[in-house]
Amino acid sequence: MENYRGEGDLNDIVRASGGGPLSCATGQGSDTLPTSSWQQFPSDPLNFPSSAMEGPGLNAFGDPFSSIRDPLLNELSSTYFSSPNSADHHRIISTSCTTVEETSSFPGPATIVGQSKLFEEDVRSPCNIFSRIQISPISSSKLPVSPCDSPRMAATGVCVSPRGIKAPAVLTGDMVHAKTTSKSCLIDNTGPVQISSPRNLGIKRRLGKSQVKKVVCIPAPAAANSRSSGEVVPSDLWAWRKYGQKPIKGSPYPRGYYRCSSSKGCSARKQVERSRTDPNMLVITYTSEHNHPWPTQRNALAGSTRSQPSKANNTSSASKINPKEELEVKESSNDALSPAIVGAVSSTASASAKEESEDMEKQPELDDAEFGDQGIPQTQTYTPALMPTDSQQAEDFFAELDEIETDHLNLLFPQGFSGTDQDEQKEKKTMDPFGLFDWPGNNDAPF
DNA sequence: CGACTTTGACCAGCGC
DNA sequence: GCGCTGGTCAAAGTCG
Repeated sequence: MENYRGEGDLNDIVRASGGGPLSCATGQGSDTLPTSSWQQFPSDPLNFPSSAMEGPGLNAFGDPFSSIRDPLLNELSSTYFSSPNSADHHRIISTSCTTVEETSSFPGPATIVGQSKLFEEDVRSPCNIFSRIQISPISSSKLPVSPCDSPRMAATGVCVSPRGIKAPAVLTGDMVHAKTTSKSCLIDNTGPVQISSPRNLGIKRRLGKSQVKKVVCIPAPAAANSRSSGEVVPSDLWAWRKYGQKPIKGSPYPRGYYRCSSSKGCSARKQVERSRTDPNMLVITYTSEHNHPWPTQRNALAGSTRSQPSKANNTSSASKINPKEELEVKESSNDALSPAIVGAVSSTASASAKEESEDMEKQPELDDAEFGDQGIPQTQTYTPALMPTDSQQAEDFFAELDEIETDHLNLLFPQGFSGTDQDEQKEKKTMDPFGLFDWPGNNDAPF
Protein backbone atom coordinates (compact mmCIF):
# COMPACT_ATOMS: atom_id res chain seq x y z
CA MET A 1 0.00 0.00 0.00
CA GLU A 2 2.02 2.84 1.08
CA ASN A 3 5.16 3.16 -0.75
CA TYR A 4 6.89 6.10 -1.01
CA ARG A 5 9.71 8.15 -0.83
CA GLY A 6 10.30 11.21 0.95
CA GLU A 7 9.14 14.62 0.15
CA GLY A 8 9.22 14.11 -3.50
CA ASP A 9 7.01 11.30 -2.88
CA LEU A 10 4.67 13.39 -0.97
CA ASN A 11 4.85 15.83 -3.66
CA ASP A 12 4.07 13.27 -6.19
CA ILE A 13 1.09 12.20 -4.31
CA VAL A 14 0.03 15.58 -3.38
CA ARG A 15 0.47 17.06 -6.69
CA ALA A 16 -0.90 14.12 -8.39
CA SER A 17 -3.90 14.36 -6.24
CA GLY A 18 -4.18 17.97 -6.90
CA GLY A 19 -3.84 17.36 -10.51
CA GLY A 20 -7.32 16.35 -11.14
CA PRO A 21 -10.23 18.31 -9.99
CA LEU A 22 -10.13 17.10 -6.53
CA SER A 23 -13.08 16.83 -4.39
CA CYS A 24 -13.40 15.76 -0.89
CA ALA A 25 -14.20 12.29 0.06
CA THR A 26 -15.08 13.54 3.44
CA GLY A 27 -18.55 14.52 2.73
CA GLN A 28 -17.67 18.09 3.13
CA GLY A 29 -18.72 18.92 -0.28
CA SER A 30 -17.23 18.78 -3.63
CA ASP A 31 -15.00 21.73 -3.56
CA THR A 32 -12.57 21.57 -6.28
CA LEU A 33 -9.12 22.41 -5.44
CA PRO A 34 -8.07 25.30 -7.51
CA THR A 35 -4.96 24.77 -9.40
CA SER A 36 -3.61 27.93 -8.03
CA SER A 37 -3.62 26.56 -4.59
CA TRP A 38 -1.43 23.78 -5.71
CA GLN A 39 0.90 26.14 -7.20
CA GLN A 40 1.51 27.50 -3.84
CA PHE A 41 3.07 24.27 -3.10
CA PRO A 42 6.46 23.63 -4.47
CA SER A 43 5.81 22.15 -7.78
CA ASP A 44 8.98 20.32 -8.17
CA PRO A 45 9.47 17.22 -6.18
CA LEU A 46 13.13 17.50 -6.61
CA ASN A 47 13.15 20.91 -5.21
CA PHE A 48 10.73 20.35 -2.56
CA PRO A 49 12.13 21.96 0.51
CA SER A 50 12.79 19.46 3.11
CA SER A 51 15.39 18.41 5.48
CA ALA A 52 16.15 15.50 3.34
CA MET A 53 16.41 17.44 0.18
CA GLU A 54 17.94 20.49 1.55
CA GLY A 55 21.50 21.23 1.09
CA PRO A 56 23.86 22.18 -1.64
CA GLY A 57 22.47 21.25 -4.91
CA LEU A 58 19.84 19.32 -3.13
CA ASN A 59 21.92 16.36 -4.02
CA ALA A 60 19.14 15.67 -6.29
CA PHE A 61 21.31 14.29 -8.94
CA GLY A 62 24.80 14.35 -7.67
CA ASP A 63 24.01 11.86 -5.06
CA PRO A 64 20.37 11.53 -4.77
CA PHE A 65 20.59 8.95 -2.15
CA SER A 66 22.29 11.28 0.10
CA SER A 67 18.99 12.91 0.26
CA ILE A 68 17.65 9.76 1.68
CA ARG A 69 20.31 9.52 4.19
CA ASP A 70 17.49 8.28 6.20
CA PRO A 71 15.63 6.19 3.78
CA LEU A 72 13.43 5.57 6.66
CA LEU A 73 11.86 8.71 5.58
CA ASN A 74 10.89 7.04 2.47
CA GLU A 75 8.38 5.13 4.32
CA LEU A 76 7.52 7.63 6.84
CA SER A 77 7.41 10.44 4.52
CA SER A 78 4.51 9.28 2.64
CA THR A 79 2.40 6.78 4.24
CA TYR A 80 -0.44 6.63 1.97
CA PHE A 81 -3.11 4.55 3.30
CA SER A 82 -6.31 3.42 1.92
CA SER A 83 -9.04 1.95 3.87
CA PRO A 84 -11.45 0.82 1.29
CA ASN A 85 -13.44 -1.06 3.79
CA SER A 86 -14.03 1.81 6.01
CA ALA A 87 -17.27 3.59 5.69
CA ASP A 88 -15.78 6.90 5.03
CA HIS A 89 -13.31 5.59 2.52
CA HIS A 90 -10.82 7.86 4.01
CA ARG A 91 -7.56 8.01 2.30
CA ILE A 92 -4.71 9.31 4.13
CA ILE A 93 -1.37 10.57 3.33
CA SER A 94 0.97 11.09 6.10
CA THR A 95 4.24 12.64 5.71
CA SER A 96 7.21 13.46 7.72
CA CYS A 97 9.90 15.58 6.41
CA THR A 98 12.51 15.42 8.96
CA THR A 99 14.74 13.11 10.73
CA VAL A 100 14.86 13.53 14.37
CA GLU A 101 17.68 12.34 16.36
CA GLU A 102 17.54 11.67 19.93
CA THR A 103 19.84 14.32 21.12
CA SER A 104 18.52 17.10 19.08
CA SER A 105 15.50 19.14 18.86
CA PHE A 106 14.07 19.04 15.44
CA PRO A 107 16.87 19.69 13.12
CA GLY A 108 14.55 21.05 10.62
CA PRO A 109 11.95 23.01 12.45
CA ALA A 110 12.07 25.55 9.76
CA THR A 111 11.36 22.88 7.32
CA ILE A 112 8.45 21.66 9.23
CA VAL A 113 7.15 25.06 9.92
CA GLY A 114 7.60 25.99 6.38
CA GLN A 115 5.66 23.08 5.23
CA SER A 116 3.14 23.60 7.86
CA LYS A 117 2.61 27.02 6.52
CA LEU A 118 2.16 25.60 3.18
CA PHE A 119 -0.33 23.32 4.61
CA GLU A 120 -2.05 26.12 6.35
CA GLU A 121 -2.54 27.89 3.16
CA ASP A 122 -3.75 24.94 1.35
CA VAL A 123 -5.94 23.90 4.12
CA ARG A 124 -8.04 26.85 3.45
CA SER A 125 -9.56 24.71 0.90
CA PRO A 126 -11.58 22.29 2.90
CA CYS A 127 -10.93 19.62 0.41
CA ASN A 128 -7.32 20.23 0.14
CA ILE A 129 -5.32 17.14 0.29
CA PHE A 130 -3.11 18.79 2.78
CA SER A 131 -5.92 18.72 5.14
CA ARG A 132 -5.07 15.10 5.31
CA ILE A 133 -1.47 15.51 5.89
CA GLN A 134 0.13 16.08 9.12
CA ILE A 135 3.65 16.53 10.10
CA SER A 136 3.89 16.38 13.74
CA PRO A 137 7.12 17.42 15.20
CA ILE A 138 6.86 16.05 18.61
CA SER A 139 7.74 18.16 21.45
CA SER A 140 6.72 17.47 24.92
CA SER A 141 6.22 21.13 25.50
CA LYS A 142 3.72 21.14 22.76
CA LEU A 143 1.93 18.12 23.82
CA PRO A 144 -1.12 19.92 25.03
CA VAL A 145 -1.60 21.03 21.52
CA SER A 146 -2.18 17.81 19.85
CA PRO A 147 -1.44 17.81 16.22
CA CYS A 148 -4.70 16.10 15.92
CA ASP A 149 -6.36 19.07 17.38
CA SER A 150 -6.40 20.91 14.18
CA PRO A 151 -9.15 20.10 11.82
CA ARG A 152 -6.74 19.14 9.19
CA MET A 153 -4.97 16.81 11.42
CA ALA A 154 -8.25 15.55 12.46
CA ALA A 155 -8.93 14.85 8.90
CA THR A 156 -5.75 13.02 8.38
CA GLY A 157 -6.14 10.38 10.90
CA VAL A 158 -2.47 10.04 10.64
CA CYS A 159 0.27 11.35 12.72
CA VAL A 160 3.77 11.00 11.67
CA SER A 161 6.08 11.63 14.44
CA PRO A 162 9.67 12.20 14.22
CA ARG A 163 10.46 11.41 17.68
CA GLY A 164 13.14 12.25 20.02
CA ILE A 165 13.89 9.12 21.80
CA LYS A 166 14.49 10.72 25.06
CA ALA A 167 11.28 12.54 24.92
CA PRO A 168 9.38 11.10 27.78
CA ALA A 169 6.25 10.91 25.83
CA VAL A 170 5.61 11.90 22.37
CA LEU A 171 1.96 11.95 22.54
CA THR A 172 0.29 9.97 25.11
CA GLY A 173 -2.68 8.03 24.18
CA ASP A 174 -4.69 9.99 26.62
CA MET A 175 -3.71 13.25 25.15
CA VAL A 176 -4.45 12.20 21.72
CA HIS A 177 -7.57 10.61 22.76
CA ALA A 178 -8.75 13.69 24.50
CA LYS A 179 -8.20 15.67 21.42
CA THR A 180 -9.39 13.26 18.91
CA THR A 181 -12.60 12.66 20.60
CA SER A 182 -13.59 15.99 19.33
CA LYS A 183 -16.30 15.57 16.85
CA SER A 184 -14.46 17.75 14.50
CA CYS A 185 -11.86 15.11 14.29
CA LEU A 186 -12.53 12.66 11.62
CA ILE A 187 -10.26 10.35 13.39
CA ASP A 188 -13.26 9.53 15.35
CA ASN A 189 -14.05 7.28 12.54
CA THR A 190 -11.13 5.25 13.39
CA GLY A 191 -10.53 6.24 16.89
CA PRO A 192 -7.84 8.20 18.50
CA VAL A 193 -4.44 8.31 17.10
CA GLN A 194 -1.80 7.23 19.40
CA ILE A 195 1.61 8.32 18.52
CA SER A 196 3.53 6.76 21.21
CA SER A 197 3.13 5.63 24.67
CA PRO A 198 5.49 6.27 27.50
CA ARG A 199 5.90 2.59 27.71
CA ASN A 200 7.79 2.69 24.51
CA LEU A 201 10.53 4.46 26.29
CA GLY A 202 12.04 1.15 26.98
CA ILE A 203 13.01 1.00 23.39
CA LYS A 204 15.67 3.54 23.97
CA ARG A 205 17.61 0.98 25.77
CA ARG A 206 18.41 -0.60 22.50
CA LEU A 207 18.91 2.52 20.60
CA GLY A 208 22.08 4.41 20.31
CA LYS A 209 22.01 8.07 20.83
CA SER A 210 22.18 8.69 17.19
CA GLN A 211 19.47 6.24 16.49
CA VAL A 212 16.53 7.51 14.68
CA LYS A 213 13.16 6.49 15.75
CA LYS A 214 9.95 7.49 14.22
CA VAL A 215 6.47 6.58 15.00
CA VAL A 216 3.71 6.49 12.52
CA CYS A 217 0.13 5.91 13.26
CA ILE A 218 -2.05 4.80 10.50
CA PRO A 219 -5.46 3.33 10.36
CA ALA A 220 -5.16 -0.38 10.25
CA PRO A 221 -5.55 -1.81 6.83
CA ALA A 222 -8.41 -4.05 6.13
CA ALA A 223 -8.44 -7.36 7.84
CA ALA A 224 -7.73 -8.93 4.54
CA ASN A 225 -4.24 -7.77 4.97
CA SER A 226 -3.84 -9.42 8.23
CA ARG A 227 -1.68 -12.38 8.74
CA SER A 228 -2.45 -15.45 10.61
CA SER A 229 -2.00 -13.73 13.88
CA GLY A 230 -4.55 -11.20 12.92
CA GLU A 231 -1.79 -8.74 12.77
CA VAL A 232 -2.18 -6.17 10.13
CA VAL A 233 1.00 -5.17 8.50
CA PRO A 234 0.89 -2.54 5.87
CA SER A 235 3.49 -3.10 3.32
CA ASP A 236 5.78 -0.48 1.98
CA LEU A 237 8.48 -0.22 -0.52
CA TRP A 238 10.99 -1.90 1.62
CA ALA A 239 11.03 -5.54 2.25
CA TRP A 240 10.56 -6.41 5.83
CA ARG A 241 11.16 -9.65 7.53
CA LYS A 242 9.53 -10.43 10.74
CA TYR A 243 11.91 -11.61 13.34
CA GLY A 244 9.88 -11.53 16.43
CA GLN A 245 6.64 -10.84 18.08
CA LYS A 246 5.99 -10.05 21.64
CA PRO A 247 2.95 -9.41 23.69
CA ILE A 248 3.15 -5.96 25.09
CA LYS A 249 2.14 -5.33 28.59
CA GLY A 250 -0.93 -3.24 28.77
CA SER A 251 -1.87 -3.92 25.25
CA PRO A 252 -4.04 -6.75 24.08
CA TYR A 253 -2.20 -6.70 20.83
CA PRO A 254 1.23 -8.11 20.22
CA ARG A 255 3.98 -6.13 18.72
CA GLY A 256 5.67 -7.43 15.67
CA TYR A 257 9.32 -6.83 15.02
CA TYR A 258 10.52 -6.45 11.51
CA ARG A 259 13.86 -5.85 10.01
CA CYS A 260 14.67 -4.80 6.54
CA SER A 261 15.34 -7.71 4.29
CA SER A 262 15.90 -5.67 1.19
CA SER A 263 19.57 -5.73 1.80
CA LYS A 264 21.78 -7.77 4.00
CA GLY A 265 23.27 -5.77 6.73
CA CYS A 266 20.56 -3.21 6.69
CA SER A 267 19.85 -2.21 10.20
CA ALA A 268 16.49 -0.70 9.52
CA ARG A 269 13.80 -2.04 11.74
CA LYS A 270 10.26 -1.40 12.43
CA GLN A 271 7.78 -2.41 15.00
CA VAL A 272 4.18 -2.80 14.24
CA GLU A 273 1.50 -2.93 16.79
CA ARG A 274 -2.05 -1.94 17.13
CA SER A 275 -2.91 0.99 19.20
CA ARG A 276 -4.11 -0.16 22.49
CA THR A 277 -6.60 2.61 22.56
CA ASP A 278 -7.85 2.04 19.12
CA PRO A 279 -7.37 -1.31 17.47
CA ASN A 280 -8.17 0.31 14.20
CA MET A 281 -4.96 2.20 14.36
CA LEU A 282 -1.58 0.79 13.71
CA VAL A 283 1.42 2.18 15.42
CA ILE A 284 4.51 1.65 13.39
CA THR A 285 7.79 2.52 14.90
CA TYR A 286 10.74 2.79 12.62
CA THR A 287 14.20 2.59 13.96
CA SER A 288 17.57 2.84 12.41
CA GLU A 289 18.13 3.52 8.79
CA HIS A 290 18.32 1.70 5.57
CA ASN A 291 21.82 1.55 4.25
CA HIS A 292 20.92 0.73 0.73
CA PRO A 293 18.98 2.16 -2.13
CA TRP A 294 15.47 1.45 -2.79
CA PRO A 295 14.59 -2.12 -3.19
CA THR A 296 13.14 -3.44 -6.33
CA GLN A 297 9.50 -3.97 -6.48
CA ARG A 298 10.16 -7.64 -6.17
CA ASN A 299 12.05 -7.17 -3.03
CA ALA A 300 9.65 -4.70 -1.73
CA LEU A 301 6.84 -7.07 -2.15
CA ALA A 302 8.69 -10.03 -0.86
CA GLY A 303 6.90 -11.39 2.04
CA SER A 304 4.21 -8.84 1.90
CA THR A 305 2.39 -10.89 -0.63
CA ARG A 306 2.96 -14.10 1.04
CA SER A 307 -0.17 -16.03 1.51
CA GLN A 308 -1.45 -16.98 4.84
CA PRO A 309 -0.02 -20.01 6.50
CA SER A 310 -2.20 -22.98 6.06
CA LYS A 311 -2.91 -23.21 9.69
CA ALA A 312 -4.04 -19.69 9.65
CA ASN A 313 -6.29 -20.42 6.78
CA ASN A 314 -7.73 -23.22 8.71
CA THR A 315 -8.49 -21.09 11.64
CA SER A 316 -9.49 -18.00 9.86
CA SER A 317 -12.89 -18.86 8.66
CA ALA A 318 -13.85 -15.28 8.50
CA SER A 319 -11.39 -14.61 5.78
CA LYS A 320 -11.70 -17.72 3.76
CA ILE A 321 -10.80 -16.60 0.39
CA ASN A 322 -8.70 -18.31 -2.10
CA PRO A 323 -5.11 -17.25 -2.25
CA LYS A 324 -5.55 -15.28 -5.37
CA GLU A 325 -8.43 -13.36 -4.01
CA GLU A 326 -6.53 -12.82 -0.87
CA LEU A 327 -3.63 -11.41 -2.71
CA GLU A 328 -5.83 -9.12 -4.61
CA VAL A 329 -7.43 -7.85 -1.54
CA LYS A 330 -4.13 -7.56 0.11
CA GLU A 331 -2.68 -5.54 -2.60
CA SER A 332 -5.62 -3.32 -2.94
CA SER A 333 -5.59 -2.59 0.70
CA ASN A 334 -1.91 -2.43 0.87
CA ASP A 335 -0.96 -0.33 -1.99
CA ALA A 336 -3.01 2.70 -1.76
CA LEU A 337 -0.57 4.30 -4.02
CA SER A 338 -1.14 3.73 -7.57
CA PRO A 339 1.64 1.71 -9.06
CA ALA A 340 2.17 4.59 -11.31
CA ILE A 341 3.07 6.68 -8.40
CA VAL A 342 5.10 3.99 -6.88
CA GLY A 343 6.87 3.55 -10.10
CA ALA A 344 7.56 7.17 -10.47
CA VAL A 345 8.63 7.41 -6.95
CA SER A 346 10.93 4.49 -6.83
CA SER A 347 12.29 5.19 -10.21
CA THR A 348 13.15 8.65 -9.23
CA ALA A 349 15.21 7.33 -6.46
CA SER A 350 16.59 4.44 -8.33
CA ALA A 351 17.41 6.19 -11.50
CA SER A 352 19.12 8.97 -9.77
CA ALA A 353 21.25 6.70 -7.74
CA LYS A 354 24.79 6.65 -8.88
CA GLU A 355 25.35 3.47 -7.16
CA GLU A 356 22.70 1.04 -7.78
CA SER A 357 22.77 -1.79 -5.44
CA GLU A 358 23.83 -5.09 -6.77
CA ASP A 359 20.49 -6.43 -5.98
CA MET A 360 18.89 -3.86 -8.08
CA GLU A 361 21.18 -4.71 -10.91
CA LYS A 362 20.43 -8.31 -10.56
CA GLN A 363 16.81 -7.54 -10.69
CA PRO A 364 16.75 -4.66 -13.02
CA GLU A 365 13.34 -5.21 -14.28
CA LEU A 366 10.28 -4.37 -12.53
CA ASP A 367 8.59 -7.49 -11.63
CA ASP A 368 5.29 -7.14 -13.21
CA ALA A 369 4.56 -10.62 -12.23
CA GLU A 370 4.25 -9.46 -8.72
CA PHE A 371 1.36 -7.41 -9.66
CA GLY A 372 0.15 -9.99 -11.97
CA ASP A 373 0.11 -12.37 -9.11
CA GLN A 374 -2.08 -10.00 -7.35
CA GLY A 375 -4.62 -9.78 -9.97
CA ILE A 376 -3.29 -6.72 -11.63
CA PRO A 377 -2.94 -7.02 -15.32
CA GLN A 378 0.69 -6.76 -16.06
CA THR A 379 0.19 -4.48 -18.92
CA GLN A 380 -1.42 -2.02 -16.66
CA THR A 381 1.05 -2.13 -13.94
CA TYR A 382 3.71 0.30 -14.77
CA THR A 383 4.67 2.92 -17.14
CA PRO A 384 8.11 1.89 -18.26
CA ALA A 385 9.18 5.41 -18.72
CA LEU A 386 8.73 5.92 -15.08
CA MET A 387 10.57 2.87 -14.08
CA PRO A 388 13.96 2.70 -15.68
CA THR A 389 15.23 -0.80 -15.64
CA ASP A 390 18.66 -0.30 -16.99
CA SER A 391 21.11 2.40 -17.62
CA GLN A 392 19.56 3.37 -20.86
CA GLN A 393 16.21 3.63 -19.31
CA ALA A 394 17.74 5.48 -16.49
CA GLU A 395 19.07 8.00 -18.93
CA ASP A 396 15.74 8.20 -20.51
CA PHE A 397 14.30 8.67 -17.18
CA PHE A 398 16.59 11.53 -16.41
CA ALA A 399 15.75 13.01 -19.71
CA GLU A 400 12.16 12.74 -18.85
CA LEU A 401 12.56 14.29 -15.52
CA ASP A 402 12.24 17.64 -17.09
CA GLU A 403 9.03 16.61 -18.54
CA ILE A 404 7.98 15.25 -15.28
CA GLU A 405 8.83 18.45 -13.62
CA THR A 406 6.74 20.39 -15.94
CA ASP A 407 4.17 17.90 -16.74
CA HIS A 408 4.41 15.25 -14.17
CA LEU A 409 0.86 15.70 -13.22
CA ASN A 410 -0.11 14.63 -16.61
CA LEU A 411 2.03 11.63 -16.25
CA LEU A 412 0.63 10.68 -12.98
CA PHE A 413 -2.87 11.79 -13.45
CA PRO A 414 -3.58 12.19 -17.06
CA GLN A 415 -7.21 12.63 -16.40
CA GLY A 416 -8.07 16.15 -15.80
CA PHE A 417 -4.86 17.48 -17.16
CA SER A 418 -4.42 16.93 -20.76
CA GLY A 419 -5.00 14.59 -23.55
CA THR A 420 -8.02 13.36 -25.22
CA ASP A 421 -10.66 11.47 -23.46
CA GLN A 422 -9.42 8.32 -25.01
CA ASP A 423 -5.92 9.03 -23.97
CA GLU A 424 -7.09 9.88 -20.58
CA GLN A 425 -8.97 6.70 -20.19
CA LYS A 426 -6.12 4.70 -21.55
CA GLU A 427 -3.55 6.28 -19.38
CA LYS A 428 -5.85 6.26 -16.50
CA LYS A 429 -5.98 2.55 -16.62
CA THR A 430 -2.31 2.35 -17.00
CA MET A 431 -1.54 4.67 -14.23
CA ASP A 432 -4.26 3.65 -11.91
CA PRO A 433 -4.87 0.00 -12.36
CA PHE A 434 -6.35 -0.17 -8.95
CA GLY A 435 -8.86 2.43 -9.74
CA LEU A 436 -7.71 4.20 -6.69
CA PHE A 437 -8.36 7.51 -8.21
CA ASP A 438 -11.55 6.62 -9.77
CA TRP A 439 -13.91 6.26 -6.96
CA PRO A 440 -17.53 5.63 -7.43
CA GLY A 441 -19.50 8.71 -7.07
CA ASN A 442 -16.46 10.76 -7.41
CA ASN A 443 -15.45 11.42 -10.90
CA ASP A 444 -12.70 13.64 -9.90
CA ALA A 445 -10.52 12.44 -7.18
CA PRO A 446 -10.42 10.30 -4.15
CA PHE A 447 -9.75 13.08 -1.79
C1' DC B 1 15.84 -24.29 -2.12
C1' DG B 2 15.44 -19.77 -0.56
C1' DA B 3 12.81 -16.62 1.89
C1' DC B 4 9.44 -16.13 4.94
C1' DT B 5 6.67 -16.57 9.58
C1' DT B 6 6.17 -18.40 14.06
C1' DT B 7 7.51 -18.85 18.65
C1' DG B 8 10.10 -20.03 22.71
C1' DA B 9 14.41 -18.77 24.70
C1' DC B 10 17.76 -15.59 25.72
C1' DC B 11 19.66 -11.09 26.82
C1' DA B 12 19.82 -6.41 28.56
C1' DG B 13 17.95 -2.20 30.73
C1' DC B 14 15.20 -0.41 34.28
C1' DG B 15 12.76 0.02 38.70
C1' DC B 16 12.14 -1.55 43.24
C1' DG C 1 19.95 -8.62 43.39
C1' DC C 2 15.72 -9.74 41.51
C1' DG C 3 11.85 -9.45 38.68
C1' DC C 4 9.65 -7.26 34.92
C1' DT C 5 9.66 -5.89 30.36
C1' DG C 6 11.07 -5.14 25.74
C1' DG C 7 14.06 -6.51 21.94
C1' DT C 8 16.51 -10.06 19.51
C1' DC C 9 17.96 -14.69 18.28
C1' DA C 10 17.40 -18.93 16.16
C1' DA C 11 15.23 -23.34 15.30
C1' DA C 12 11.32 -25.23 13.13
C1' DG C 13 7.86 -25.14 9.92
C1' DT C 14 5.57 -23.14 5.72
C1' DC C 15 5.25 -21.58 1.14
C1' DG C 16 6.11 -20.76 -3.76
